[in-house]
Amino acid sequence: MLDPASRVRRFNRAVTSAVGALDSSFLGRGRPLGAARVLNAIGHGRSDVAEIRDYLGLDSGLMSRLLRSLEDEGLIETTAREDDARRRMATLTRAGRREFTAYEALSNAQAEGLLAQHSQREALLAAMDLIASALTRERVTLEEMDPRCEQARYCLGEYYAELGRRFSQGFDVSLSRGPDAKDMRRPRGTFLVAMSDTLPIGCVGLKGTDHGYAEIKRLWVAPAARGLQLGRRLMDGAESAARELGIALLRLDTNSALPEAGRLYRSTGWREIPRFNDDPYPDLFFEKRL
Amino acid sequence: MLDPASRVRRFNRAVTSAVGALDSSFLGRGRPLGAARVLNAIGHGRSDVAEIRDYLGLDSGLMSRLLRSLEDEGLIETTAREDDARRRMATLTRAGRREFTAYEALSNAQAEGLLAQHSQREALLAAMDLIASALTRERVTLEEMDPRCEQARYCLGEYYAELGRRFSQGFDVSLSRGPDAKDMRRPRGTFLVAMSDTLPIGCVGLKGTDHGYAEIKRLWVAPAARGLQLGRRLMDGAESAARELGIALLRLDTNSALPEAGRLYRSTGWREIPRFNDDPYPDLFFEKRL
DNA sequence: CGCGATACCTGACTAAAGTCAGACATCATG
DNA sequence: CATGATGTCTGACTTTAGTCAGGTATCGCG
Repeated sequence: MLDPASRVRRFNRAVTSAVGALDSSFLGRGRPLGAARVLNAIGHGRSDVAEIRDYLGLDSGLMSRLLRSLEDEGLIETTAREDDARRRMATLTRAGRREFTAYEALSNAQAEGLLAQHSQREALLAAMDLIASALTRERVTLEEMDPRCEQARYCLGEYYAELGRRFSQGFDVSLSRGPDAKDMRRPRGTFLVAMSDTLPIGCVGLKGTDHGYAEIKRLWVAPAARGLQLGRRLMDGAESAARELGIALLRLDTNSALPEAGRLYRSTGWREIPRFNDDPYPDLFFEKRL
Repeated sequence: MLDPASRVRRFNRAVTSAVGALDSSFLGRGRPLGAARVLNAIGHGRSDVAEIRDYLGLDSGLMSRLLRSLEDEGLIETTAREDDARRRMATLTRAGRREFTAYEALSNAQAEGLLAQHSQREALLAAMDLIASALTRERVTLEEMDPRCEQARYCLGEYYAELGRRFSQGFDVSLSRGPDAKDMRRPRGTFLVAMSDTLPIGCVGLKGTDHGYAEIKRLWVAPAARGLQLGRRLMDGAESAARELGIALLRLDTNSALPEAGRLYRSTGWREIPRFNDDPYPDLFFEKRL
């Protein structure tokens, strides 16, 4: 009654019926699921027809018919793209936006309803994050972003909060050598965010310096995404970027209160070196030649 | 990017495609999904046709046709029930059992494959248990069982393990007043197990005594099922059983290291009383008149 | 400009799932 | 034993999703 496979299968059964309930709530608006999915994809900002078709995995004939039916309902308009008149763009009309909003409300109500049943909301949400990250693992993308953008700032906030919990003396950003945002932008460096669907679940910064090396900073992986080798992927991404930028030597500092980080560095060709800065927080220093 | 509804919806999206993959793996055996689901329901021990129809939510016409197609394939046999010839029973033939086994293998392989991706198996499984319990909350049933049966023993084992973790001095069953199994069977008492799908997720014992009262023993709720008010449901069930058995006074002992239990008792009409036994573990004693 | 490639559309088709009304045998009850 | 209720079956039908083979307009390139 306890073997892992049957636990997974119990989860599958539970979730199948819950997801089925969501689907059928979408049917309540008198439109088949296929059309509703296309409408929602457009509402969520996808406008290129080929992109939607690809995202939803639809045949081009079927896609065309679904677009036609939405058009007949007066919910969308399609126009040829200016730069290539073969391709088409779909946009919501006023009525389409109303309908999309109604679907959003349904979806949110369904989500809230699911949460309302449970008194330990946060535990349930954390479990969902964990599972979503595990299931979408192969669809996690690394994206170069400005270190000041919303997603990057979210990651950094979580990172600092985690250091605060893990360091016995806490963590105060202002005491640490905060890397300047422009040092983590091309061409001096870069900043990578790991995105799972629309949620940032990890980040790493490559910070250019004037000392003949670049530094790896702010490596963070969301608790829900640990165990997926994401730290390794982020480090690989940062190293590739460094090579592209013609950087030959990398350094980083870390703390022995973060043993999993130390293990990662040691197992991927980093070599411990003496202290190379006077930041009060780190007590371990590494270097890697590319 | 962090509001609860969008976290739930991200989970939904992630899980929809994973569940879709399971479904399509079932299509690999050249049979439509509907027929495969019926075959699997029969394989899992459901034989009454009306029960299967109800479980799978099928129309009786459709159900009949699916049974016919499985029969034509030589996978099942249907017979009229002896006690009511209108109702029909379906059983697997030898070929049907082979086919069912193949589906089971597919299902297990799919489950294992999902787990294999993740290095923190136990965390992933715990998250799945939590979600499955939350989603199937309204389908949790309380069942009277023999305290010696497999499900009951599993619950008790988990219960003792938890006490061992929660009590600073640990917990040794042999030092505690182990209630005799026959005191927790009708007509002296009873033993209730909360079942979610096929997994036991909680229990409570009603133990008859010769002192003019009965005792509540072994109240346990699986960690994955906490926050669902299951403790309250179990206690309600035990009290109803006590009333049926003509028991007018209930007592229980507990420990202040289990504060959630104490809160539950106080909020449901239990009154603290002086120590009424010499068990070394409890330090709190309650009574409730029915 | 001509030509193959590309993006989308249309028509014809199929499979699966499901609905509904009525037929038929059996059951419980007065 | 007549009667209405129940469980199953059958035939006729619909909806949805999806496939496939052309058809048409447009694009990039020699």
